[in-house]
Amino acid sequence: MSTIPPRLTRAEQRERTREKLLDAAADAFAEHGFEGASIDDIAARAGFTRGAFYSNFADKTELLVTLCDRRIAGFAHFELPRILAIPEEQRLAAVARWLAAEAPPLELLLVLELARQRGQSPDTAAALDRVVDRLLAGIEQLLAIGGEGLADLPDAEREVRARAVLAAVAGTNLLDHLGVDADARVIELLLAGIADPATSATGAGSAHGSHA
Amino acid sequence: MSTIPPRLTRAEQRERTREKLLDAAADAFAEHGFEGASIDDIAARAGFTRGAFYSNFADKTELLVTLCDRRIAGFAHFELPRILAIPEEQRLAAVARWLAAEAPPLELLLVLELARQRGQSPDTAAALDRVVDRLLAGIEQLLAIGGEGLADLPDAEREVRARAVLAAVAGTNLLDHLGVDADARVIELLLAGIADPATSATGAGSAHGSHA
Amino acid sequence: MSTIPPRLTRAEQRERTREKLLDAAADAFAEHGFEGASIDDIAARAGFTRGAFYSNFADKTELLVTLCDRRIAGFAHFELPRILAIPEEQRLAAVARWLAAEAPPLELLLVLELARQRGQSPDTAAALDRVVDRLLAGIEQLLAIGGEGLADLPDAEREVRARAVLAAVAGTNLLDHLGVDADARVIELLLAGIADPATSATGAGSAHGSHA
Amino acid sequence: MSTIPPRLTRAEQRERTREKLLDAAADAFAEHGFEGASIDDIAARAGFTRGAFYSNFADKTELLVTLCDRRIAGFAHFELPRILAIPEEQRLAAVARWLAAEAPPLELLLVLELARQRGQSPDTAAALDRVVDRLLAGIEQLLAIGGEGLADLPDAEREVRARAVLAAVAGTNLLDHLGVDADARVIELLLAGIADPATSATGAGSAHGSHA
DNA sequence: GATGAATGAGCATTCATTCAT
DNA sequence: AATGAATGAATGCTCATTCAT
Repeated sequence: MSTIPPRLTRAEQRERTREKLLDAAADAFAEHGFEGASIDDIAARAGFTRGAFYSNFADKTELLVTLCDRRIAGFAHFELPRILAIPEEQRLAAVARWLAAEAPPLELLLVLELARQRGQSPDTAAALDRVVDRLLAGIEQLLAIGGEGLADLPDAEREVRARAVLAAVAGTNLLDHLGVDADARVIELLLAGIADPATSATGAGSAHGSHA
Repeated sequence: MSTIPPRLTRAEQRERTREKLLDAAADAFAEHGFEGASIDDIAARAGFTRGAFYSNFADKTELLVTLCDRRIAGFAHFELPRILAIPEEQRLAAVARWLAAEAPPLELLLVLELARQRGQSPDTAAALDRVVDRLLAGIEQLLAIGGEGLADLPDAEREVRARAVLAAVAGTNLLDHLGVDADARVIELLLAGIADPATSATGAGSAHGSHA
Repeated sequence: MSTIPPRLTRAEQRERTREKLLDAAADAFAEHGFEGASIDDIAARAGFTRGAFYSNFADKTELLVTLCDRRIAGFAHFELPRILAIPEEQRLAAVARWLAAEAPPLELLLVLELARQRGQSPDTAAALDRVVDRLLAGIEQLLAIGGEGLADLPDAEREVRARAVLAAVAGTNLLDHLGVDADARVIELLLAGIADPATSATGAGSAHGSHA
Repeated sequence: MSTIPPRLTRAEQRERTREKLLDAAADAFAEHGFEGASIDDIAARAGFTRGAFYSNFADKTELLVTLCDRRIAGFAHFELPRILAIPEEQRLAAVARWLAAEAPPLELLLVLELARQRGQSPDTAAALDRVVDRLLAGIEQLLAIGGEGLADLPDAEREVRARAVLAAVAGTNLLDHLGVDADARVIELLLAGIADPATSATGAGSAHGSHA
């Protein structure tokens, strides 16, 4: 009836609906897991009915893929540049603070669900690879530009350390879900070895020249 | 009248069935998650039908609880004493090797599933608390007797480090499931800071000055 | 853009589906009892699949509750006024005829099933009370306006007679299910004493002197 | 180990077990219906496990058949002779009292379950016929010897009245299960017409010459 | 685009029944 | 005769998905 042009175009409206559904899904997945979350619940959390969901996503797996993709893109396009822009001497502290944040944009348990659905479709498998690759690449960038001598490490070493950071993030994430407090001190302990260019490569437990 | 006594008594036979079902469940949960794993699949993997399952467990949640309980008991009664018996200078290496093992007895993602089912019943909630408590207590023991000066740390500090170790184990676990290689080198990097009694508490990333 | 309006609105369509399911359920319950009737069977009898059932009722018990409620409402709103409108001298005959009808709207065995499910939920218990109360209230109305001196009976006496009528209806109902013919003559014999205002209260079997 | 002869022979012991199971079944059926009662529950109520059940009955239907048979036999061999032995003038009162008893040996709802299982096997169908026939025959006997002029009624009329009595018993039974009080006064009202040889056969409600 | 009635595959769970003990 | 572990058919129910509105 009204002829007043809508504030939001069709596309914007649609995007807003998608965003609400994705946020709702993230909550539902965190609470019940991918299998345990129902589409009705997700739609209801977003303030819609299941019809809205199917207008925007082909199925639950596509929702998961989209969600993971957006989160990793958010990391690559927003978090990462922001951190890289921080002066070198405060950078590691910033990273630690970011890791300790309540809901970091990298819900790694989400990626775990993606890994479990890997067999569902080629798209899903591709999405998993994409997400993990971008994740590790982003972390490697952080380390490459990171001060304190990390820039001088050989590529292979930096790649290993990126995986270690990912493990630290993942572990922190999991602890949170287990109800165990993963505070700044815990993160600091986990990152200490990784951030020290001198941590030796000669064997476990030898981090500080203990076998001298 | 009586025939030759059977090799296995009824109770033994039953226990063997339970064990098989528990092992099968661990596999199925790792592959599809708690919600995603079907009882039919679990029973079939164990070589039984669903009836055998219900003859041994009240429901799927009880299976999960039992599984977590057994794994943590296995850790406390077998793994922990074994590691503690290792001479001090090889201990950290042994821990690292143990963490890197394919299927360490602490499937922490299992405990995550338990956390998600917490609301199911008081038993489930209690089981979660029990498991997490024993887990942290075991790790603290390890650290207390651990060489390299860790024994001298104040209790509070050791407690924080126990949580950090748990995060390291959890992260390693998750990486494995994500298809990212969490090899000995990664574990070494994660543990380096934790194992160094001197890792300072003054801020993230300050580890590099600790061995000066 | 819009096509010709449908003959039935969505709500009407839904109501029609519910009605069909309720009728099918009445048949299935009469044949196999509440526990013995399967939802698949009920849905199939109504020409639907089980999904339609769960789209309209929360569970089997709610179906039973709804069914009993509708039957008693049908009795109160349709049968009762119809009978009360009949001229006094033909009324008892009409009641008898109604009782003898193949499927009177008061399937009392249905209410028996409700009684057995009483513990299921507060709703179920409330429904049982509601149904029995309305049933007795309706019968009392019948007796109050009934001719032949019943109108002059004290309230307590009329209440007892209402219960006797209910027993007669129930008995007739059960006989039918047992394969024993409960024809008009049987009903007449059962109602004779109840309908006679003079039936004494001094002991069983004393009716024969009442018309002296 | 013990050589002392058992007080009960094997057969007696077996019979005692059967009896306990039958009584337990009667309770369970009354509470949950035939379909709703589980064999485990029945066995447990009797103080046994399901194995004892299967040592004594082929299946649940056979249990029901046996139960109905025993109850009707009990009626024919114990209740009926006892009532027939009562002096004529107190007999109807005795019948009324018997009907009002808490748990008359004729649980007609049990017979209803039998009717529902009729299709199960020829044995079941035969049992149903047997039970209903003996029931009606017993009641006819009561009426035939009954005083107050009933003895002079033609056979066909007595047969109709037997059915009416059965309906009265059934109705009373059902009322009890519905939580409606079916006291002596209710029974008296139901039996009044049946017991009066003069209740006319010309139409409903005409019991007392109302159409004169 | 969104709704919600209906579908139907899938799943947890119950339970009658069997059989080795 | 009784036990209880295991079976497997049956059933209530959930939920992803479709489609007419």
